[in-house]
Amino acid sequence: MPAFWLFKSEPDEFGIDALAASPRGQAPWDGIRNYQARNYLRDEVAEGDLVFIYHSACATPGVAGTAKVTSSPYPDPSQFDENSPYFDVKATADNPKWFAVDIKFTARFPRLVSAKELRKVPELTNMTLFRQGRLSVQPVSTVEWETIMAIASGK
DNA sequence: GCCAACGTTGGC
DNA sequence: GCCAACGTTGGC
Repeated sequence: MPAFWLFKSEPDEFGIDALAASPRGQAPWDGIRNYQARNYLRDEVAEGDLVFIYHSACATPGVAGTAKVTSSPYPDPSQFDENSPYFDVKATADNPKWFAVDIKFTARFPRLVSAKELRKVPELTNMTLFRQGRLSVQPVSTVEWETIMAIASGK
């Protein structure tokens, strides 16, 4: 039984379109530098899980589409790369601090489902998205997943 | 661009 | 280990 997640990104950096345009629709989800998000990514996200791609810090924040996790968690290579903005001097190969997974594009919603709209839906008022800001990897319940999928498909 | 919320850093 | 200062996120 796959678990459900919501991954936040800024569409100017790496949004649903960039994912869809990646080779085979697949790309690493890296650069996560928040401990709580890291813990989810390292300890709970698993191959086969399903993910909402959420666009933040943009004109209309909201859920843009879906992706599937196609790898187990692995040490984020950018933490070792001095030229990367995600370089972390304290991370070592023996003791990596940050993790990534690969994800594969599955769908772009016919329209972006805005956070404003979702906030009004009774089934979603307790979503982590609305209870805790600044968390770029967060769990989504089965009910929340199905509710958002139904809204995205026009029901 | 503003600014509230909140995570992180660093002096003590 | 406290907590003030600082930096970042993210909606508006």
